[in-house]
This record gives sequence, structure tokens and C-alpha cells, in this order.
Amino acid sequence: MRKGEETRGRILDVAEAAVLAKGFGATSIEELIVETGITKSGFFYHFRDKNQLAKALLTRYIEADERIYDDIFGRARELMDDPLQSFLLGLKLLAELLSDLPNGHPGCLVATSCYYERLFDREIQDINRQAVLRWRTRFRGMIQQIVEVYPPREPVDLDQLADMVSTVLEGGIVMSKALKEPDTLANQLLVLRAFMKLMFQPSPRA
Amino acid sequence: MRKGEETRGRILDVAEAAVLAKGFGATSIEELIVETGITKSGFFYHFRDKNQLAKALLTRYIEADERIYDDIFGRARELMDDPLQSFLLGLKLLAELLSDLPNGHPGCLVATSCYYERLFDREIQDINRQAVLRWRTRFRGMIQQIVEVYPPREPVDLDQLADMVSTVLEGGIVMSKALKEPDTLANQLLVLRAFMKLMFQPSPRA
DNA sequence: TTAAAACCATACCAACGGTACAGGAGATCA
DNA sequence: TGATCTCCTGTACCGTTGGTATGGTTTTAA
Repeated sequence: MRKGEETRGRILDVAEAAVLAKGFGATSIEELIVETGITKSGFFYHFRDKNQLAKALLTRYIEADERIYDDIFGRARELMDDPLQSFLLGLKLLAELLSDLPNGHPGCLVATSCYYERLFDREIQDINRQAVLRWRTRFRGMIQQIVEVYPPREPVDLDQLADMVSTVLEGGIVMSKALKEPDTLANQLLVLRAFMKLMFQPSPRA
Repeated sequence: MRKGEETRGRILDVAEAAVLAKGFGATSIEELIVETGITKSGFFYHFRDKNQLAKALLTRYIEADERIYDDIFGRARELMDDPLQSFLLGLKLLAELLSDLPNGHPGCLVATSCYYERLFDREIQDINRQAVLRWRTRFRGMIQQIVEVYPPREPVDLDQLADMVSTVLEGGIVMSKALKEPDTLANQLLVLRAFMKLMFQPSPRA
């Protein structure tokens, strides 16, 4: 039965847009079923309650997010052999992808979820935490490869340096949305790229 | 008539904690009046509706935020004459202040507000935008003074570099909350500090 | 003392999250 | 062909919430 999955996906699409635009607590099931074109009973057939919706929403978002990173940094690795150049290219490709979004980045569900601690149960909070830890692992792996070739020019913890990518992405999204300047996110990522270049690229005089 | 202001402040205290812990839409007026110890009528005496509460919350938060930055970077300026050293000291002082928060940073209302576009009117969105623009002006002023003495070692837009401070703060708060690691925010700020050092500090061989 | 400020009490409404239960259309399979 | 399962619709109901209204009372400052 494939049709159920499709309806479920449509509910999640509508819900994701609504949650990112007005918050989870302010998103009513009523508006979701109106916009999706189903009934309340139909909604509760797919999701036991609002909390299950949140969980499905978050896991789906995280999986899509991972696929994007796999794709971008996988391509960068194919195009560049040098780990530093590959990382810098990945950041550039990501910046391009982000600046090509027509209405700017719609927002990050991981970011919004961490502002709902008292609303969500431990399971959801843990899903969120694991997602951020996977980001850390991903970028630390790339940075470790860089460090093996290029020693960092300032003493820095590699986990913290890896987290910086996620930090700039999350912060950049907030800045872009608050300023209503879609470019800001991509630009902040490019500033991070310049920082990373400075951190690892050998000095021209060496 | 001072007592009114005090009650109003208490409502805002309770509301701020609630909004940061579960979102604006999920924060009920009912719980606010229970925790504040007033009646519903009392609440609506101070705030015409929930939107006015949001506006008051946000403006109060932004003003307190500005006072903190004035204080920290003002002290840093007193202690260090050199604009670069003063800036780096300010980042360090800010990191110390943030890591001294007992339960980690409670969250940024500016960040949450930008995830409520469809919930808030243009006025609130503009208050938010102006706040971020003031951050930009503040840090760009400091960076401009640095650039006059130390040329940047990578080509970079000064507005974007100034925004990086806010980006790392906002992103660091999200990371800290998602990971449930209070130190992460301060650590990310210190990584930014290392980046800034690399960007402006003359190379040791020069 | 007096008037404004700062509330309290009560009643009410529509909308929302959620529950419960009965049923029906359509595909799938024995 | 009949039975079963998936994927819904329809209806009815409950407690809570945001918000409005209205009238009254206590506290405070001039």
C-alpha cells in the first residue's frame, strides 16, 4: 500500500513548512488537515498524536540533511584529492547550493527543536543530539585528514573546529532569517571557508 | 506607581523562561498567571494581548543584551589600547561570562523570534531585524579600527566579518542546547577568537 | 481625600488537541 | 468470489486555551 506513504509525506511537508514558519506549538492539527485535504481521523491514522508527528518530522529532516552533505562533500572529494582543497571546495559547493535556494533557507528543524525542551520527550531530544553528534563526526573526519597534511596554525581542538561548521550553518540561518537577507547564510559560510584556509594553508613565505 | 512595573517585570521573567523552553505558541497565558501569582484580568491589564507580550519580551531582551555587550567590550577597551587586543580580550571575557552561566545559556529570543514569522506582525520582525543590524554595526566598528592597523590576511567583507560574531553566538547557543553541553557555546566563541587572531595578527616572520 | 493605578472575580465564546467509535472504498490475496 | 487489510471519512464529544467583556475592589501617590 503506497498511497498511505504518500499522504503521510504530504502531511509532513505541510507540517514542516508550518513549524518552521510559526513554531511547533502554534501549528494546529486543524490547519494541517485543511491544507493537506484530509480529515482529522485521517491525520490520527498516520500519527498517534502531535508528539509522533514531531518525531517523524525531525527524523525525516535529519535524513534529508545527511543525504545533502553526503552528496556535496562526496562530490568535493571526487574532484579534489587534497583533503584541504576538498574540504574548502565542499564549503563552496554548499554555499552555492544555499544561495541558490529561491526564498532563502527555510530553517532548521534541529535548531527549532532545541528550543522546545519542555515540549518534547527525551527520545526526541536524543534524536536531535545524535544528529548534531553525527555532524561533528563527519566534519572532524575531514579535518583530521587535513591535519595529517597541514598542521593547524593556531592550537585548536578538532571537535570544536568540526562543530564550527554546524555552528556557522545554524547561526547563519538565524541571521539570514532575522535580517531577511537570504545571502547572509552563504556569505557566513564563505567567511568560515576563509578562516579554514587561514588555519591550515601554509604561509606563502614558507 | 512602581508596583505595576514590578508585576509586569515578573510576568516577563516567567514568560521569557517559558518561551525559551517550549516556544511562544506553546506558552499559555494560563501558566504565566499561575506561576506569576496573578489573575487573568491582571495579565490583560499589563498586556493588551499575546502579541504585545511578545513585543515587550523581545525589546526587553534586546536592551539587556546590548547592556551586556556595552559592559564587556567597554571594559576590554579600557584594559587594552590596541584595537585587536581589545577585541580579542572582549571575546575572551564574553566566553568567560557565558561559561559561567550555571545552566548554560537560556537561549536567544532574537533567534526564536525569527522562527515565528507567520506568528508575529511586521513591527516585531522589524524590532528583531534592527537588533541584528545594531550587532553588525557594533562589531564592524571594532573591526574597522583593527583593519586600520592590521590588514586582513584574507580578502573579506567587513560587514560579513562583523556578522560572524553574532552568527557564532546564535549558532553556538543552538549547538549547546542541542548537545546539552553548556561549554560548547563558549568554546565556539574561542574558536572564533582564534580565527580572528589568524586573520589580523601579523605573521611571526614578518 | 480623591483619583488614578493596579489589580480580582466571574462569565462567556470559538478554536484546538485529543479520544472514541462506526463505517466505507479500494486494493490484495486465498 | 469472498475475506482481509490498508487507508481513510463522519460524527460526536471533552477539557483547555486565547481572548473579550463587565463590574468591582484594593492600593498608591498627589
